[in-house]
Amino acid sequence: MLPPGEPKFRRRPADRPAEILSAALEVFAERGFQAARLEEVAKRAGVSKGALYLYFETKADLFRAVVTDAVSPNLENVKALASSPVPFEQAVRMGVGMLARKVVTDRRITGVVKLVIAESRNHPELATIWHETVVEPGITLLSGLIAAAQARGEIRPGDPRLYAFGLMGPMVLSMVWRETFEPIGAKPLDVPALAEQHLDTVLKGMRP
Amino acid sequence: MLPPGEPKFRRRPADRPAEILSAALEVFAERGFQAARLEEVAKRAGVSKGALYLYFETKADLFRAVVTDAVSPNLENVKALASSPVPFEQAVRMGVGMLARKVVTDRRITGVVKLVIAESRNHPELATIWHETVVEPGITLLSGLIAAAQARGEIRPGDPRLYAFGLMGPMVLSMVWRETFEPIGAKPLDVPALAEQHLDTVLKGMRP
DNA sequence: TCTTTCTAACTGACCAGTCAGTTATTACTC
DNA sequence: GAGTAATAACTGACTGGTCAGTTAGAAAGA
Repeated sequence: MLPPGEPKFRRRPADRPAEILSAALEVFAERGFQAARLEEVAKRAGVSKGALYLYFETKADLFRAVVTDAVSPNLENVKALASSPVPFEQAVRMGVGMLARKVVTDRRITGVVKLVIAESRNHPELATIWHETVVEPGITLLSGLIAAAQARGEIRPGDPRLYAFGLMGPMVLSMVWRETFEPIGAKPLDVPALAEQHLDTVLKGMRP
Repeated sequence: MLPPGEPKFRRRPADRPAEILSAALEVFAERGFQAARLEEVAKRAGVSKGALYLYFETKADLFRAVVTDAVSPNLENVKALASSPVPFEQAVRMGVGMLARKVVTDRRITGVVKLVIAESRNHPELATIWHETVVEPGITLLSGLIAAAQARGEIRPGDPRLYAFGLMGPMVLSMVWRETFEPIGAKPLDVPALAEQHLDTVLKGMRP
């Protein structure tokens, strides 16, 4: 009955949490928190449902781990950008360009962002984590750069924070587009091209 | 036991569907489709759970009705804008301004938009409806105006569709901000101010 | 051997959907 | 216009399926 060459299951406690998190991210991103089935997560991770409970206490606990785990790479990006001493326009182009090429096109990230939006009422602590670690530092960094450039006379007057929202908006729209409308057959969106054209337009519009 | 002055229930079949849809919109927007409880919808609509089934066949049917019902006012806005023969810049300012003042600040609409994003995998037909009736017509209208203005030499070369995304992006970001981050105590966003500054910047940047 | 990791069958709470019975409203009668 | 039958609107207790979380014991390793 059982092919004896293939072990019925492998014991790899060191790899399990990451494998489970990866499978859980897929299922949560596809279904949302409530509709996601732990049996499905276990299947994709190659374990039984019971094994999940060796590593995570509850479904909500696993969900929190998935979302908080996905914060860190973005946090790295913000930090890296903050510590690179380049002129204003170059820094903004680097930041938005990175968003377009690395973040918006990465389903694992857009999926989590969608989850944070969708479940912000049921799991506000996750929205708080993303806000405090990624969103607010990112906006603060960007609007700081803008304010400094304004002080040097390189940019027109105007609320730096609103300028930051104006720059980032189309990247958020791109995430929504890829998650919501491309799967149902909408015209695909060329995100790097959008980023480039938008940067050209807005940076020109921001000049005195 | 029962205060005889207050009738145990009122019969108002004509008003019921609208009352149920209104209550359902609230609950679905707060909890999402799966986590929403029909008992809670019934309670807020002032009826029993059984009464819901006199007007809607299933929970999914009620959900579809909520989301499709919320399309129509937006559809009206797009149509009204399409048929007003005003010059390019004025039309764009009217459109984005209307979004900022009427759409982004209306919880009933931002709530439904959030639902469409969140449930697009489980209920793709709703994403399709919104895409076909509101999103694609809106983008087509806007990029058509831009292309015409380019033909008259009023606007620099560039993909009109990407210009449209660049204009609308911050309004989508605003919806996300209000739905996701303001409830957890993030700095409130002055959406009309954002719309105005962004329009000033982008329209300036789009000029030849 | 004993411990750790894992499975598979199980349990119990929850909730969408049902339905037998109740109440309000309308229609009809005298 | 008072009484009464017929109908439409509504209630709330109930049911059956689903699924998060549990557990007894098997498999792997030391």
